Amino acid sequence: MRYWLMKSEPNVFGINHLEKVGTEPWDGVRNYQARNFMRDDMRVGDKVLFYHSNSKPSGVAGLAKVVRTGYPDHTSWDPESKYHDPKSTPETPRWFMVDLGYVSTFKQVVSLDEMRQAEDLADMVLLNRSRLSVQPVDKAHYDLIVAMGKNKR
DNA sequence: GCCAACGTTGGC
DNA sequence: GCCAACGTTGGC
Repeated sequence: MRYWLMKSEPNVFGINHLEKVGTEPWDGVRNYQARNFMRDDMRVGDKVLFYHSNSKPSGVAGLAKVVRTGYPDHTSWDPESKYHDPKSTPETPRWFMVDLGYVSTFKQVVSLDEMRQAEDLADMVLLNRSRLSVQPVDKAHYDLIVAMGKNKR
C-alpha cells in the first residue's frame, strides 16, 4: 500500500466533480516523473490526497484511491485534444494515466499554510518540490493530514 | 495577473 | 552534453 498526493485545479476538476462521477481517468499529466509514478508504482487500492491548486485556499480537499493501474493516456495521440503530443502514438505511447475513485471530502480544506506550519510535515515533497503534480506521500504524513481534515468536522 | 521556480527543448 | 530560451505551474 502506497500513499500519494495528486493536484487538480478545482475550477477545472475538483473533489466535488470526482464525487459526482465516482471514477475519473487522470489524463493530461505531461511530466515524466509524475508519469513514472502512475505507470510504474501505483497499485489498485493506493490512497490519494486530493489537492486543490490555484484555489482559495490551496490545500488537501479530500481523499481518493487508485482504482485502475497505469495505462496509456489516449488524449496524447488525439490531435483534437489540448493534451495532444505528436510524439506519442498508440503503438508507442509516451504518457500514462491511472483511474481515480472518490473516497471522501474534508469538511474544510487542509490548507497549504496549515501544512507548512506543521513541523512533522516539513519534508513532504509538496513543501519542497511544489510543482510536481503527482507525488508520493509518507504514511505518517498521510495519516496526519487525514487527522487534520477530520478534526475540522 | 504577476512572476519565481523549474522542467523541457533544441542549437551548437 | 551544455546551457539559453522558452513554456508551464501554482502561490500570492
